[in-house]
Amino acid sequence: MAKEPNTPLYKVLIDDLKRQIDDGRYKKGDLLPSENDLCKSYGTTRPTVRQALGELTRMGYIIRQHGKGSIVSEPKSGLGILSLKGSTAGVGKKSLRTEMLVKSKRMTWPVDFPYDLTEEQQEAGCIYLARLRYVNGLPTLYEETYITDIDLPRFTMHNVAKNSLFETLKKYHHVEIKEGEQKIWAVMAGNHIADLLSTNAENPIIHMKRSMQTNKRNLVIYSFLYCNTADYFIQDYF
Amino acid sequence: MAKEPNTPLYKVLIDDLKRQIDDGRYKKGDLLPSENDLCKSYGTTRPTVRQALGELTRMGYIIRQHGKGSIVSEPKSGLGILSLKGSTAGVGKKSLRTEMLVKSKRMTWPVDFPYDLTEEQQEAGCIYLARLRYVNGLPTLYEETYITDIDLPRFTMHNVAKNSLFETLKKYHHVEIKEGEQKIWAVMAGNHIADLLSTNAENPIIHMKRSMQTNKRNLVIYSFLYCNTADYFIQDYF
DNA sequence: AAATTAAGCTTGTATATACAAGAAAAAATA
DNA sequence: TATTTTTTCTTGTATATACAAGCTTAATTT
Repeated sequence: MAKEPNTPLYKVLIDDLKRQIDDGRYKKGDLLPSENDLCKSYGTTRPTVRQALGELTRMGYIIRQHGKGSIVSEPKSGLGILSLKGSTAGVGKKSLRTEMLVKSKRMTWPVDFPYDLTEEQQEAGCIYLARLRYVNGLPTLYEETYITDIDLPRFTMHNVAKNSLFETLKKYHHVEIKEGEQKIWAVMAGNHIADLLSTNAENPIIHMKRSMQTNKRNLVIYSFLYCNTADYFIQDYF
Repeated sequence: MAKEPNTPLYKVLIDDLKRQIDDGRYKKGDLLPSENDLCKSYGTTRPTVRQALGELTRMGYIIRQHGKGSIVSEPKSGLGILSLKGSTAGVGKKSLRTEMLVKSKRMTWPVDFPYDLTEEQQEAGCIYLARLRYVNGLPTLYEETYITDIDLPRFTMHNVAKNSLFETLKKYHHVEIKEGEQKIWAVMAGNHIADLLSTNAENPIIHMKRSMQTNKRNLVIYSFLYCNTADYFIQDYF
C-alpha cells in the first residue's frame, strides 16, 4: 500500500477507522473507542482525534452522541454514488461489477464540453474513460469520466475498473477529492442509454453531471452518468 | 430574532458569515477576512474560527486555499434541496414561491409509513404538511413532510410557507438537523403528480425519500418529494 | 425495594500556542 | 529591466489544557 510519506495523523486515523468499519471489525451500533482511548492508542491529543471523528461523521460512518460515544452507523446500501469520494460501498460490494467500455485514453477536451475550462486545463488535455456498472448482473449505471491530464504519468496503465477510480487516483497519484458540485435531472433514457442499460427509451433515468476539485490545482474530474433506478436507487448520507 | 441563550461562538460566526454572503456583502471570488483577523474581531482564537470556516466549507459557502485565504464560492443556483439544512437559496430566492397545499396539522402516522418508527415516535404522533414550490411561476416541486410531534408547542400556528421549514424549526423550537439520509429515483410522474406539477403522466420526475435526525432525540423529520426537472435541476455541493 | 443523588464516564466548546507549508508581494540580484 | 531571492501573510497540522454538559452506573437515601 503506497502511502504519501507525510500523511497527517488525522488522516491516518480516518483511514484506519474507516477500514475497520468497512471490514466489519466494528458493526452497526457498536461504539468506537472513546476519544481519550484513541488519543492513547495513537499517541496524540483530542483535537486531532476529534478532527478525524468529525470527518467520519460527515462521511456517514459514525454518529456521535454527546455523553455516550461514537456510534457506528447504518452500513451504506444503495449505490452510494451521490456521496463524496466515490466509496462504492453499495449493494454489498460483491454484487457490483464494473465493465470498462472505453479504456482510459488521453485526448483533447470535447468541443462541446459543458463546463468552463481554464487555459491550463485546455492545454493539458484530458483522460477519458467510460464504464458500465452492473448490480447483481443488471446493467444499472453508465458513467463517462474526464480527468484533467496533469501529473498523471502512466495513468492509462492502471486498471481503473477493478478498484474505484478514486482509490486509484489516491493510491498511485496522491490525488484526493476536495469538493465538488453535482446537478441532477430525471430524463427519458433515449435510444443510446436505453441500449446500454438494457431498458426502453421511454423509461425514466437519473442523469447527473458532476465536477470535482482535487488537492492538485487544475486537476479537475468531471463525470456524466446515467442510472436506471427501476430496481435500485441512489442513496446518500449527510 | 429569537436566539438560543448560549449559542456557541463558532455557530454565531457561521451565522454571521453566512448571512453576509447571502446578503451579497461578500461576493463570489471575494476573500473573507483572514483567520487571524476574524480572531481579533470576535475576540477568540484560531481553532474556534477554523471550526466555523470548516463548516462553511462543507456547506459550500467558501473554498479555502492554503496560503491564500477563504474564497467565497459560487452562489448556489438550482434548487439546492439536496444539500443539508434546506437552505432554499436556489434560483435567486425571489423567484421561488411556496404554496401550502395542506396546512400543518397534527395526526397519527400513516399505517403504510415507509420508515421504521420507535415506540416513542408512534406515541407522539406526527405533524403533516404538504407544499408545492413554484420556480418562476412553474410548479416544480411537490413535498410532503412528516415531523415527529415532540416538543413543538403551537407549531401549527407558525406560517411555514414563507420561511423555510428548517428556519422555523430552528428559530422557534431550537431544532437543528444533525444528519440524514436520502434515496433518489427517477420515476414517471403518474396522474396525481402530473396534475400537481402541470405536466403529463409519462414525464420523468425525480422522486426522493429523506429522513433527517435532529438535535432532539426521537424528533425525526421525513420528507417525500417529487421534482420536475424539465426546466430546472437539483443541485448539490459537497 | 424504589427513588434519588452522586460519581465517573463520555463528547462539546474553548483558549493559548507552536511550527510547517503554500502563495503573493517586496527586496535584492543579475 | 528581468530574474531570483527573501520576507510576510495566509491556511494546515498539532500539542496541551480546561471546563461544560449529556449519559450511565453505582452509591446513597428514603
